[in-house]
Amino acid sequence: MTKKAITEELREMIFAAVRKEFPEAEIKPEDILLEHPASEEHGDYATNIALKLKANSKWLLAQSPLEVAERLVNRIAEQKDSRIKKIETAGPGFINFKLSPEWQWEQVKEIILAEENYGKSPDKQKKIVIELVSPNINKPLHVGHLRNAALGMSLAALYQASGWKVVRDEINNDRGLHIMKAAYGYLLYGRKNPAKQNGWRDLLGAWVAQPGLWKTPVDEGLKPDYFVGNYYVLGEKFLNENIKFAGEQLAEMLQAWEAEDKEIRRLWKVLGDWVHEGIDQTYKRLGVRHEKRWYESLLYQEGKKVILEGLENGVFEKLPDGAIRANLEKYGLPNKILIRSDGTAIYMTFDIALTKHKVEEYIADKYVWVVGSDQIDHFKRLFVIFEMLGLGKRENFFHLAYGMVRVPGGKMSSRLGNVVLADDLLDKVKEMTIKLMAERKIGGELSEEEKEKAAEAVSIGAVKYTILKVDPLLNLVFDLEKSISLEGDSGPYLQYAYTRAKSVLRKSQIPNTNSQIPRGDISNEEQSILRYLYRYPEVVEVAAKNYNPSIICNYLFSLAQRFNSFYNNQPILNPGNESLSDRRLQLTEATAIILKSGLNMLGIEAMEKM
RNA sequence: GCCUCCGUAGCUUAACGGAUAAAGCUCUGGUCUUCGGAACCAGUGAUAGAGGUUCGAUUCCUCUCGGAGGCACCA
Repeated sequence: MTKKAITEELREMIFAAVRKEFPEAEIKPEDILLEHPASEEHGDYATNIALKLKANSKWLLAQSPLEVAERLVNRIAEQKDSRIKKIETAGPGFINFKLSPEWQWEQVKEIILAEENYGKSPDKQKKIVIELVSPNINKPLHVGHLRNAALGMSLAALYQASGWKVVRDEINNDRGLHIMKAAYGYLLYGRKNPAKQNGWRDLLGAWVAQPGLWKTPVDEGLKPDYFVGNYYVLGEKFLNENIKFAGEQLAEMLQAWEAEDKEIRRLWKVLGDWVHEGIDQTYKRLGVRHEKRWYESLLYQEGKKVILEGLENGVFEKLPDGAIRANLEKYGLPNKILIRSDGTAIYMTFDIALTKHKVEEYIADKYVWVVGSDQIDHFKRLFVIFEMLGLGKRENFFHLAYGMVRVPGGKMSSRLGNVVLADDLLDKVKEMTIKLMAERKIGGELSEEEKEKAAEAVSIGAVKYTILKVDPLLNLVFDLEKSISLEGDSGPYLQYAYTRAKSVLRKSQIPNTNSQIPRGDISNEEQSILRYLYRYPEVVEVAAKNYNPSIICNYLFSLAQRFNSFYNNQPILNPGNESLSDRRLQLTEATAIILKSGLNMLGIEAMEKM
């Protein structure tokens, strides 16, 4: 797709018309808003430029917006363009464009020729680094991570399609008290034959001498991250019941870990490997990939140097007790301590170091962090401090904040035991799917293996779509029965529309894309698909620019609705006329291509059979 | 106390300051001698409240009410 987008050309035509008719106007082509009118009788594109000009220009006092619009329409019409069938003014002063059906049919042919490349922009010579998921290495992923993964991977796909080079990265939170809790829990409760002692050093010594005395994920038949997660919960519980004793034990453990004590590091490694193994299985299921993994354990001590340099350069201030602080008042943000009075670093210090590594290793045009909305202020301050240090520009950093995921009871917490784990949710939805398939006798001609694959793809599609179709910032309540839909505005609805289209195409001759597309009376159903297909590239572009996959969801659902309506009311294979069948098959094929491509943007599989 | 985000139909959501506020679920009724019924068609039903800016406000501003998150020398 090296050709200019139709929107860009329309914008230029309108801009030229404004320059000619109203030389005094101070506008740029980007100021011209083009939209698809909600009502089809208002054409394919509309602009409110006449209303805007009228509102912003004193010298237009004597004219009504409609008169302004009419003068512009005449100017636009002078630039004869065969792609536009009709330009007219309407309502208070809109200018509506109706595209020619010939041009729209040409787009159908282009879609079929380009196949999966349709909607993809040429290389923009730009790079984006997207941080996503970033798990704690002491327990399995929960539904919050699921939202993170779905958003992050979709964003990556959207930017890739928009011509950007994409680097996905994650930070593994693999050190700290939460990790020690899992380790302590394992030492205390993971033993095959319970021991009497509960001092961490004795237990650890026994484990090092004979690790075989302790259970493994294989012994328990558990996914390894679930296995470790259980001990984390037990460790936390023990801590709550023995605050003083266990608190001291954990503090000692952490100190030993930081002192690189060989024994504790060995246990840490074993447990960490198990969690990674389990999380990687979930990643695979969800299609999550990273090009770069950072480890907090390797970088956590860095950052102090940068802060001290900042202090020397007068960027930060030293408090009477010795703590170092960033004064953020002029940015309208609360001040932030960066180094404690005892000289130790805090999380922000580490995050600055990590970000420095990131921008040094990956020189990019944009850096995005997919992290929950509870961290909004953290990132605001991180970006400002980073800029204060002269390490980067704020406008190149973006925190894609997503709302909290909660369960009907309220906020999820391991303490309340109401955490919904990612794999558990997917498994439950899969059960629902399998039940539905059996009840409705769907997929009768599929083998057991194919049915299983379809159920997995459908349940993942259902969950991802549920997450992605709403604005990222909104909080999400996950109620299994209510939230996850397999019908209507849902992932499976889109997958099904694709499968049906492919099924029809399989039963036909392959449409001859080189032939002239037969014209004649075009039904309303065909028309409504036709005037939707060519919009796909601009939808991808807009969704990427706004960091918002829900724009893709809305578009695809609308397209699938139109296709289903067409499918139900118009015979495709046997309309009683061969050339009519050809035309409808081409429309079907173009729709299938776009549905598949769009589903890919959402990380949802489109299947030939389901 | 201070800051940020969110309040649209019974429920879950759409609508870049614009044209008749759009869907899905639910409920009610209908569609199949055809290409896959996870489908299609129809009906009921909404901008939290009060002001303001604007030719025009779900959208912007102010206040009130309701919900969520943040504001540590926590991570």
